[in-house]
Amino acid sequence: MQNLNIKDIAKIAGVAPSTVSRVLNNRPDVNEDTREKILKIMDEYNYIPNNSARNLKIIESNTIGVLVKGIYNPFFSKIIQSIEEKIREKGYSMTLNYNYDDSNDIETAIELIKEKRLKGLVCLGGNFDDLDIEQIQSLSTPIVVASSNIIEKKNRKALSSVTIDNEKAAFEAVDYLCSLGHEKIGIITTGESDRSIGRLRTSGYKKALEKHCIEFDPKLLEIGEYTFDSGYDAMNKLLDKNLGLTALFATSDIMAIGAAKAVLSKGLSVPDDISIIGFDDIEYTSYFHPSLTTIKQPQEDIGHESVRILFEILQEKKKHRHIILETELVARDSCKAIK
Amino acid sequence: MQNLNIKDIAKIAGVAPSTVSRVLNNRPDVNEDTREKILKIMDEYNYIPNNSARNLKIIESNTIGVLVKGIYNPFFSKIIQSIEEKIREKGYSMTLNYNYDDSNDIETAIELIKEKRLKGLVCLGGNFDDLDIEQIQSLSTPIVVASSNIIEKKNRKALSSVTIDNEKAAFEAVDYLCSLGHEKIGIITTGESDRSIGRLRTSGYKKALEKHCIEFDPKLLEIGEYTFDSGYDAMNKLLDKNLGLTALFATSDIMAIGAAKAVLSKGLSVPDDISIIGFDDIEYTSYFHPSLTTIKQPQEDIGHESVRILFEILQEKKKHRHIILETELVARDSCKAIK
DNA sequence: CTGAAAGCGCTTACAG
DNA sequence: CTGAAAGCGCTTACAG
Repeated sequence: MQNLNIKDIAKIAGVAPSTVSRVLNNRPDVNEDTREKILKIMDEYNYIPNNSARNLKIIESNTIGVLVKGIYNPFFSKIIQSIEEKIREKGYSMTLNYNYDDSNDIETAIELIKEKRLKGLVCLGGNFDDLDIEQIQSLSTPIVVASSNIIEKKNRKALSSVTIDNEKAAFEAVDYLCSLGHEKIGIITTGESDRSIGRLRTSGYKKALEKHCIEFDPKLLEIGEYTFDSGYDAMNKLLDKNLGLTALFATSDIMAIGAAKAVLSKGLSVPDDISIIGFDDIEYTSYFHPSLTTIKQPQEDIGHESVRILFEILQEKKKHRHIILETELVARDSCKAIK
Repeated sequence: MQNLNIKDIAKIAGVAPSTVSRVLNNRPDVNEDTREKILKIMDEYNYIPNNSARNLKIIESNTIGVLVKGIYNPFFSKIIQSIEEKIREKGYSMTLNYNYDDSNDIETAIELIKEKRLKGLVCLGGNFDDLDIEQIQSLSTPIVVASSNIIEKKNRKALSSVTIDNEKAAFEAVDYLCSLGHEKIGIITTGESDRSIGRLRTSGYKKALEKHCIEFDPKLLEIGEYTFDSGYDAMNKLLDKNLGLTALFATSDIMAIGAAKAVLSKGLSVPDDISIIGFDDIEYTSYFHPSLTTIKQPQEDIGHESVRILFEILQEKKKHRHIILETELVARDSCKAIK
């Protein structure tokens, strides 16, 4: 009863292992009676094939991998759904893997490709700037990176990417706040560890201020991380400085919600006292009260486009591409014109 | 350059594959010079070992698997963290896998155990009532199920579980509402697909009403699923019935937030017009405004206890156990006494 | 400290 | 439609 393998099943059924393998893989060239008999035995003995053995032997699979950076990120969840949708539509199957924060993304990616003989891989987030181009190319398995920038020029021909223009989107957010008459605009952004995204969004903030002839005041900037309470704490710090803040740009919705809660908890109003704009458009923003104004990243498109590019490379032998999707300012109830 | 394997590396280094394997596995019995040379070659050629081959050959690993039901559930995220913490503390490593909603949980669990030669597995959610005890036992890899009930008596000796008393916890939530003077108490609960949890929580609701001599009115019950908008929609339906509702029990925080948003969107107040109590105590609830009163599931304890039991079985050869953890009503700002 | 050999559980041409 | 044989890329006793 213990850990039967394909040989055991074959013996019990009185056939060769190869025949068992054929029914396992739904091959058409098996006699129906034989198939039924083997199926029945498998069921009766609770036979479960060993995937490692299968992966080892297989030349290529029909599966596309998805490698997600960070164990818990509501922003990625809708992207994953749209990726899965598209992969199924193409008749492939998907395998979802998570990647710890401290792991080397490109190495994990290659490991996964080799282990599961993937046809292609889409990575959500992660750092793909430090890589060996030849290694990637010799793999001949296309990788597309969604929602992370590939900065290194030379790497851009070895990978594809689907991103947004972070600086421009942040610019729009802050420009919107300025156009509403705000001048004392705080920012909660992510710090050092965030290699590019936080920096780009902060830069967009500064450029928008510049456009409106508002001088950047470092006291209005607080560093947070991707959590509610870092947004909450940062907002309290900002408020305690008594700088006459009337608006806030948070570089992620999660932090924006924490910040909004800090404002509301002090008995102040959003947006009457402080206007807040977030970034991402995760589902929670529309259920928060007041509903948060934010920069919508086209989560569904990011997923769909990533898969589309992957299949272009796979099936039409196209080259790696880098596309930038449009964001959109979604005006809800957390921002208000002043004066 | 393409897909080097251990033999290639061995050839390049002028050693036997077994020696390469030894350095790969950090075995002490390798000459330092040899080790360095091989390491350098691996690095230079970007050698990445194939895990399938490794898993196939290995007798047993030092890794504990975690199998999570459903791709995105904020309730599980803190549990996962606490599981990981505990596993690391024990000196084991963890592998995290997600399971689609429509998959057979026990089958996926066994597949995973076999494929990765796991030492143990903890499952978060899922249905483990329909299983072959002998199969599980012959596996001799302990499985502990967290946050799902094992109902079938006979299965309870083949698996461990860590749960809460759903009926009692729901009873307390509604009893609290009653003690605040509420009589017209709506409920948004999960439907058919939810095999046990929704039913138990609904039953707790009914028992609390009974205790307070309030007759159960089916018009006050709406079915939702585990999403914001189903909570939102269900609350609107309830409100539109004009039943004089003064309070609501939602069987998950996600639905409670959706419901609260529906109330607030109508210009009504939580808790002045409608009191709301949720279930789970996910992080969102304290950042919603007003902060939501809810039933706290001890997420950290669920994780820690699951791993503790697993290691008791693994290292002390103890038997499978079923423990029920205490929940706690966390009174925040969404409930109010009336009259 | 190192190598040769067997084998983990499958799949895949090949032959019949 | 079915079987015998080779081999995927590793690890692990065993021998030296």
